[in-house]
Amino acid sequence: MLRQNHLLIALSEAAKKRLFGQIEWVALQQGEILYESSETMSHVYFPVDSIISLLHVMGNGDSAEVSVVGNEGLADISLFLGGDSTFSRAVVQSAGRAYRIPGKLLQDEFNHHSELKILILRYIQTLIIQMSQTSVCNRYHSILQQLCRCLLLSLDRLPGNQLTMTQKLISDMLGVRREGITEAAGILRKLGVIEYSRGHITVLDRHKLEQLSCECYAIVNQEADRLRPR
Amino acid sequence: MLRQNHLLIALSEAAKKRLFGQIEWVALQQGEILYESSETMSHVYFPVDSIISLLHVMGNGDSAEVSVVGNEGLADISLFLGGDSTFSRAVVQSAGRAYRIPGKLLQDEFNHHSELKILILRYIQTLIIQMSQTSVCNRYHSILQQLCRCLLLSLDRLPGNQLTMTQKLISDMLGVRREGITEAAGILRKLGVIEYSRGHITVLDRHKLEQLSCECYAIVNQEADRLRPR
DNA sequence: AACCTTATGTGCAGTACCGAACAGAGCTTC
DNA sequence: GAAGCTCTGTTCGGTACTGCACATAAGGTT
Repeated sequence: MLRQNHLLIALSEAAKKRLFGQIEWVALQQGEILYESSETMSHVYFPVDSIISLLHVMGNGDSAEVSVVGNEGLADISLFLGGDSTFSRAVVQSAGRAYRIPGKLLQDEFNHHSELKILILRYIQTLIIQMSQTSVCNRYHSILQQLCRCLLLSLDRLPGNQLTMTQKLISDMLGVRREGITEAAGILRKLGVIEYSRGHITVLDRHKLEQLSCECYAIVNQEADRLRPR
Repeated sequence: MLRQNHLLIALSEAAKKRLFGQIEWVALQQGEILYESSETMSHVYFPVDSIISLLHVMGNGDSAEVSVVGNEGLADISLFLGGDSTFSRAVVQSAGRAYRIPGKLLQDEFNHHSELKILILRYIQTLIIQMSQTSVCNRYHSILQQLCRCLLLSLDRLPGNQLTMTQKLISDMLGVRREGITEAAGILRKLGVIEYSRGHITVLDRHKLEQLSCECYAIVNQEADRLRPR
């Protein structure tokens, strides 16, 4: 299979044997909420060609994305940290397929086999880096820059140059007004960087998108590369 | 000893024996940089009555605090995640004492004894929650609200009602202009909530400070309580 | 076709922040 | 007690957002 989940692929044959008996291959619908915050999770998802967005939601419903999970990772790491519940909301940002494994099984594997433990701890490190970079990005960068970052992050996790996301969805992730996204997207369209209509975005000029993005995209990417399982 | 580091205190006698041979008791000066980002760390710090601030610094020097470490935690967790280097800058926000243990020793303990592992994983969970809450707070809340949150977080980690921090320092942590802090602090002074002069802040009305703060303070606190070692 | 729903575009007043420049005030040093 | 530094206070113009209101457009439904 051409595209796979990086974490699962990195496992030894022995570990795969222990886990793959109970693995499921599931389809995720866009907008589907996998976990709500403060929920206990029964399963862990390993995206293959889907994207899961971790949103931190506040009391009044305002939200912001703290990190993105694609085929380089899993949702949700809190299973391994002992808190017994998630903190963010995990929502399917882009429809696609994922593997699903019972949480209990993975927990046992994590606790008794250092192989999975090492993989997951490194992945937690990349998530933390992503979260802290996002936090600073929130503070300092314009909506246009953040939109570019967001599009690039999604693009990297999908085949092709097509994205399926409405401006409203993006605005929830970036924690800004929908109109702000309309304006920024309009600029990108005028520049010939993207084309879009009613929830379908086509990236025409990836290079220019990278130039217009803030440094945050490159940094997160570079760190993810450094920590990627080999 | 009345005030201690919560993580160290929670260890069993056996674990303490293994670690305490190489433990050091050090004084931390305000402003001291314990780790720069991308550095390998040789020691881990367990604050007792000091506060360590983890700053994410960008290319141009702009920075923002991603989390605070007091006597409930340690700096820096990246030692346990396998990335071999820190990502944020750890700077002493409030002078005081801390225990210091060689990184290698703690790594071994973490890998071979589930007791420390469980403690630290839970602590990582609280840090992640703090980071993601801070991220959303950056996006949505006013400087005044954030200032209140910041003062409360520091207050909780120190004895007494005195803080030693200049407006410039606070502005670096919140990622805003120094003048913005001057204005917000002026409002708090007018309201009789705090008194201050040249880097010395006295909190007069803690209750009102909590009311003026955003929800983020309470949420982070409540989650930290839930995950605190028992 | 007519209708409904959802997605996108536009305009406008209001606000919270920023950058820069500068003034005063309190410790420190000699 | 003068000079120098650091910390704090104030002002001003500019900007990037916000909230609200509403127009237009592009599917989907009957």
